[in-house]
Amino acid sequence: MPELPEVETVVRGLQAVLPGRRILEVRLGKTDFIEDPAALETHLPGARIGAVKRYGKFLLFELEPANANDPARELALLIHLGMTGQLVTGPADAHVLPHTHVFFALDDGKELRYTDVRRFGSMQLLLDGAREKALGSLGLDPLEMTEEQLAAAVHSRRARVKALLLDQRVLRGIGNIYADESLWRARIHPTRIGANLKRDEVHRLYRAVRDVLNEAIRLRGSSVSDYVDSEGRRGEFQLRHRVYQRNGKKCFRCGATIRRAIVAGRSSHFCPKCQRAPRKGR
DNA sequence: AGCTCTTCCTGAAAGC
DNA sequence: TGCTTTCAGGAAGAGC
Repeated sequence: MPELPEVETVVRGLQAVLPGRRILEVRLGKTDFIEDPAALETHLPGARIGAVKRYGKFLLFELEPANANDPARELALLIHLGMTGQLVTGPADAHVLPHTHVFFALDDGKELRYTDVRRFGSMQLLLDGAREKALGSLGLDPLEMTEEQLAAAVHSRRARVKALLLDQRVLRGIGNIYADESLWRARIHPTRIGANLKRDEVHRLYRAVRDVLNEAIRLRGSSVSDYVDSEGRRGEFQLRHRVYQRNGKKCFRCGATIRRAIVAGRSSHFCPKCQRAPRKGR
């Protein structure tokens, strides 16, 4: 699943090839994951791609409108890869993968394609004032936040820490894999209440989140199912997972058996010995 | 406020 | 062997 490290890897790959390119043509397959398909066909042909950025798990392409006649001054394309979304560039005559639903023909003869088996992703053209509405509710960037900001966010909430890590309004970019891996590294049980975390636990969590994400970026993300980077290559961080999908196996730290439980509606993997469960009740 | 359940979607894996 | 059921999950919405 594309989370922050996977999206960051895709963004870095696209930054190397997209800025400066002009979109010549847009072809669409299934469009139920696109907010306004007609808007893409209206505004994108002729537009030039500027910066490629990441906001949490979103990719944002800054665009220069095709010409002065386009009433939109500010134009950007916002993409979320959902669970199985892929953005890959390559020759226009390359073999087309099944479930490829968007083709962007570029002015260098190449093509940028969006493939998404489950179509849990989304695509939206942001005109003028729409950016704040689309991105304004996102929380802290885990790689840019300070420890004090994390402490304030966690200590003000009585939700379980796993739910907080997954909540994009608290931290932007973390999903199930990196939530579990971070909590294991910080030795914090997923059902612990945010407000109850001790100062040194927040410190460990801060370090764990950043270390896990940075290491995952270094290994170009986790390819558990469909994830590939912008050149179609799989990542390697799945080889370094310590708890995710390792239930029944031995904890790398203490040897206890990794367990799985549903927390915050998500399967959660943890070491029952390293990550002590909070006492039940009030 | 925060929890659980449901919906979207498809393919892999487990069950029979 | 082959068909059916279950599961995975990011995000949003409903209901409690």
